[in-house]
Amino acid sequence: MERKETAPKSARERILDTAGQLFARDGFLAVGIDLIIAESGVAKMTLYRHFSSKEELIVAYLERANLGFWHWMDSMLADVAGPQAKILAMFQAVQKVATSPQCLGCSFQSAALEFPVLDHAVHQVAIKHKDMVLQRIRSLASEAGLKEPEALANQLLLLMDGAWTAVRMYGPQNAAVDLVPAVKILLAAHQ
Amino acid sequence: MERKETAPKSARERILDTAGQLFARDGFLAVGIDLIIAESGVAKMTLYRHFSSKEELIVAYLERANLGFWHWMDSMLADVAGPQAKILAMFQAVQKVATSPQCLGCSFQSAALEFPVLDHAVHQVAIKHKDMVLQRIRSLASEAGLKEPEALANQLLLLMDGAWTAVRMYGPQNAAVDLVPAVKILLAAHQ
Amino acid sequence: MERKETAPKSARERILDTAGQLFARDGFLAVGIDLIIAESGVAKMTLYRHFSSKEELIVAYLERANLGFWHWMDSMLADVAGPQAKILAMFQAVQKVATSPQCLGCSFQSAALEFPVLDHAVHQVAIKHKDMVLQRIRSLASEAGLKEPEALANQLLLLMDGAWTAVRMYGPQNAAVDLVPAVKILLAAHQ
Amino acid sequence: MERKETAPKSARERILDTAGQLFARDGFLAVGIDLIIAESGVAKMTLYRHFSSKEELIVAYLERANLGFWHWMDSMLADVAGPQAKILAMFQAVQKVATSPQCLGCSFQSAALEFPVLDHAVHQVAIKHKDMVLQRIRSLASEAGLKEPEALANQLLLLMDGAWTAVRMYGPQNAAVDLVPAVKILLAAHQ
DNA sequence: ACATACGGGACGCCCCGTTTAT
DNA sequence: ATAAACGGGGCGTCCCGTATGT
Repeated sequence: MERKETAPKSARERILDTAGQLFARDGFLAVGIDLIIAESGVAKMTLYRHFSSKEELIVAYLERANLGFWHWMDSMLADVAGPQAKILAMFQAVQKVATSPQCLGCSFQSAALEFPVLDHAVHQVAIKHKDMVLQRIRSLASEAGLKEPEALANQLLLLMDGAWTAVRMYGPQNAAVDLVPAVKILLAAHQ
Repeated sequence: MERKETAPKSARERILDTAGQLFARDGFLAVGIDLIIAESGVAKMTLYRHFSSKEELIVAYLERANLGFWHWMDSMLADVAGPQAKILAMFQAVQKVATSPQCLGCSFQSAALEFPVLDHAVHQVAIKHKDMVLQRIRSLASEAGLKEPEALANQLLLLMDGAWTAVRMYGPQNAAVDLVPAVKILLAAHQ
Repeated sequence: MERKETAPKSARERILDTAGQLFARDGFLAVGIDLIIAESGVAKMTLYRHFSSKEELIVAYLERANLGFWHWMDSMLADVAGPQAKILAMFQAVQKVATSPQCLGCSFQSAALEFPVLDHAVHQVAIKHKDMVLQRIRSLASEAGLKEPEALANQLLLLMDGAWTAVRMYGPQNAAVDLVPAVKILLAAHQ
Repeated sequence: MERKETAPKSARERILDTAGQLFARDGFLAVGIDLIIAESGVAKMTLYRHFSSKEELIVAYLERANLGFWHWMDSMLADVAGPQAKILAMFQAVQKVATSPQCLGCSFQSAALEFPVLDHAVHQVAIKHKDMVLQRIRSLASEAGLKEPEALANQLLLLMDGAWTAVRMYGPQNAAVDLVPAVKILLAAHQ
């Protein structure tokens, strides 16, 4: 290969990376365009050529984060056999992350909280992500022949979002340490 | 007495009321001092004589909200006999609120999310509240002789915060409709 | 008098003073709002509360400059007897200023040049000023019983604006050193 | 030859033509590089290969304009016999242009006004032009044996620049309509 | 207690002149 | 020659906390 080894990321990528880290750490409203520009070493015009507004940047970040989430989750479930085991693996992965020091919670939760109007573009992306999670759990529950798959999925979603909230509230030592047992209990109850 | 009969609330109360509604609806960062004073019909100087900064106002609001929460919760549990029934009643109350149209979620969650630094004064008030909730559930679980009361309390807290998140994410029609059954399952499993 | 001796100028005055100096020295387009507020030690909001836009600030400056011009000119002509002598005194004053080191030319010329569209608000203020000058000369010429007062006024205006241009082009050593003799010749020719 | 018949101008020429029109109409600061390349249909790189900066482009434009001025002026004076008649013809030409609808004033005046620092490269080109005009009038005045040729030349320059200013200030209907009579008077007075 | 102003600073969006990659 | 990138700056808005006036 004759490519440069530093593999210089595109400006768009650099902006999304930087903005993503800042958004995840400090929140969407608390992070200003100027900080993103300064941290990503990019010109203002460059940012605004790629994203016509801050809102659009947030949406782009969330959509990339959604892809990243599913890429990660799919990799977690790839070697797991059986739908019920997949559900369990899903929450084992969540618990592990939610109790690790680098986790900053769920950006989609933050997005929905900071942009509370339901039909706001940012809020809608957050809802879309949560809908996908819910749908995924529901599908697995159905596939596994569990009783009341919809209610079960709802309950598991409550647990997952509770875990994400706990991370943000307490840091790595939080109530999510007891997430997986709760999932097992609910799964057992819906056999 | 020469006081007006309408018992005009003190300026401090009016500020807290107005700020509270705005904070709960739009978030802490999104609501500015100017809006608060405009809505509460109070002079800026008055606000700053009662609260030396916006941060302090937020803390005061949260502490009042915490008192309100426990007042409400205690009234919900007052006529309930037995610790396990109290836990159930607690979550029945939460589910009812979390699926009602006027609910805007949990201000302590919002506070922790918008002020993510753990030792920030605002964040600490949020933690204090959640600690009280957790402690309360734990006490009731112990009192009821349930197994692993700490883990159970953690799991129930996840469910509760998941419910508050769901409100903010979806509005009144959210996954919290299936909250109480999950609580019952977890309670049964910890008998 | 018990007033403070520093007689603190109002923010509006300070802005106009600073902006005026900068505009006169560097031009209207070359001077930015940020420089004006930095130099005048004023908050941006203060500036925008007094002047709703840069354009309006320029207009305000020009209108104040017009008043200043006439205040100065009237003081120059106050003790001069007779209309023709007044014309002469007018140009003597102009020549003196136009060959002095502190003169920066005519702001109305600059305004018309930098805002060339005739019906632009800024351009109109410039025209208004020049019309007043022309009218003044014309009136004096008529009063003095000079022949073809309109043509004479036009010619004298050409000389005056030529002098202002010369200042900006060459600095204090410029063709305006020979302004007054030309005026005398034209006056003589219109006897 | 397979060249297009329209004799396509070189890129450099096209840039200078376009930039010149825009500069003359809107001013040097108000016209941006982007507009120039858009209007001239040239790539940015091309412009910057021919002119290493906007300033250099302005200088090049002014120098070409100076050549154009003298080409035009020489053609106006070619068939005129005698130095004094040449002076008169010069101002007849100026008056005619200055009262015609397509005239936009004097670019050298604009240059000196928008770049007021005397030793700025752009300002210096403007001064050079005006010096040439002054020198030319002075030579003709000397040649014609007129008295005080330097003072006369200064006075005529004031008139000429007053005329250019009047164009920009008022459009085609301006005080320059009475330019030539003033010149005649001054010439007569210096016999 | 109200109303208004103020200094300071951040922010969003945009444009400019210039350079680098392709 | 196309296109993107870059630092720097501009304008107009908003916000926070303070200081007046009165």
